[in-house]
Amino acid sequence: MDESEFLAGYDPRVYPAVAVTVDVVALTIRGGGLRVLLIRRGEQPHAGRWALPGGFIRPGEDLPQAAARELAEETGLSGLGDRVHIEQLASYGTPDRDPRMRVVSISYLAFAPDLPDPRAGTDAADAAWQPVGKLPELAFDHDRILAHGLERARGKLEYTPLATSFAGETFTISELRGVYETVWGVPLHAGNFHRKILSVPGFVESTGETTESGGARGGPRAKLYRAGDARLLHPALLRPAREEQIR
Amino acid sequence: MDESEFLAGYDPRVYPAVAVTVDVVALTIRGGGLRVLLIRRGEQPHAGRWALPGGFIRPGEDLPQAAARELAEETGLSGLGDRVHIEQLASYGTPDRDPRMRVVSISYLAFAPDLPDPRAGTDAADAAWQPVGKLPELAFDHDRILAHGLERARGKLEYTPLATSFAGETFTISELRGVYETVWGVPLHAGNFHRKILSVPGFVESTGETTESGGARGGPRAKLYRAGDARLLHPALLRPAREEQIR
DNA sequence: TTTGTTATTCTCATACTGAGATTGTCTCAC
DNA sequence: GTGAGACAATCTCAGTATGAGAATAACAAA
Repeated sequence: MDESEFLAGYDPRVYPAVAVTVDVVALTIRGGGLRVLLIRRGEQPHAGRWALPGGFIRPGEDLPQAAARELAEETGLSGLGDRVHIEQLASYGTPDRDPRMRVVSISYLAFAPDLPDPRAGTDAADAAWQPVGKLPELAFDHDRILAHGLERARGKLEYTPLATSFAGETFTISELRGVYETVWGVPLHAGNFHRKILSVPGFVESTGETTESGGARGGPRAKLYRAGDARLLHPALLRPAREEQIR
Repeated sequence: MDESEFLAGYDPRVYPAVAVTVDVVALTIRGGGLRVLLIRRGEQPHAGRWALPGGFIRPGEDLPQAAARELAEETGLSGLGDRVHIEQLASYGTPDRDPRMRVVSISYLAFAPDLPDPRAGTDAADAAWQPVGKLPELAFDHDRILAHGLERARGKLEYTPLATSFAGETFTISELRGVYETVWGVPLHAGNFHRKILSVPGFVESTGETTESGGARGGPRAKLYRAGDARLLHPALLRPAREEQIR
């Protein structure tokens, strides 16, 4: 049965309605760690549990638009458009993923620099940037969605300049290294990282400026860079190979 | 507004229904070129136009299950499970992508070895493996979905052993090189490719056999291999860098 | 038998990576 | 102030990977 035939014979009374939502995995780096934007549910099911921000798509609203709206609503911040990178992650539609009805969720992945604390939306009990890692179990299948988002983020850092989305307008090579170390969860060789970043065409460009002072615990002033015009890193910046991933 | 709150107040008479479909980009290599499985629509809209196989998800049916079902129905073949790799591609939900109603489509990408000709399903006017490239304009936004699938396929060949999904149970290094050349659309250096394939752990394993005879136009018998147990290629097999992709 | 094709293996120059060391600037504690 | 430690930036060197070309040998077809 193809799409047109189904729709021609579709009777909403025969097939139960399907709800479509967007859920957003918004990641940032804060307090030295990777954090995800979560809201605490105020109502059943899973009342009191933390969940990814998300909600029903509205008529006439495109999917990325719905994701951006949910993110803006939940952070209580507007005008994020040019500071936050957002992309589609995956869709989840297991029949019983929501106990009330059939819900298909399109998830989006967002990379944000350190933003102000979110204000809980009108409906959520709370909202916060929570450190990933020792998180409580999330509502619905949001654990799985978050895990998927984290893995995607780790991979994207390898071959795209998205790490700069976690940094401010200008940044030092060390700060950029901190992004990689935080997201990948591994320490990197400072010298080799420095060489690599500067050798990839279009990754970063120099501002000609340096930091105002040295690091908190010493060291010279670092040169400042801004994101370059590359959309792909070539050659890519590969994570240390993990044998268990390969087989 | 979060998911639960919306759903609690959701009234189907206020918001128009959303239909959820799956569409499948099934790729194979045939006649020396890359081909995609298309069906010809028998009904309006876009009657007579070629489109990706797909259809409405059924109650109680998971998304990958729906995609596999549609693929099996449209090819008229069963028991493809172990020969066809299938994975989620992306979702499309632009409000007016279907003129009749709001339709959100979850697309899936399938990699198949050379299969028998498809039989048109009960509803489609025709079904065929069509060479990608000089295709007519497809129905709906299926051009965009196909383009996305092709790009994903090209990328996946770099860091996963999926090329073996286009080959038979056993294959020669040259056949595998043919897969890469066909999907990437570039000629590869035979010697370097050979060295690379054998040096990536777990990509292929020898069967100890050779082909029955040399190639059609001469050459020695080639050793036969089967897919190995690697899930990721390390180091990856990178396409020749295309400058325009980077910026 | 000869010619051309192809599988497989080598060679060699270049590029990239991981590990470690060096140099010089800066902050902090004393 | 002075000394100790931290850190940015650069360099060295060995090991590994890649691109280009060539050599060798097995086979099909004329």
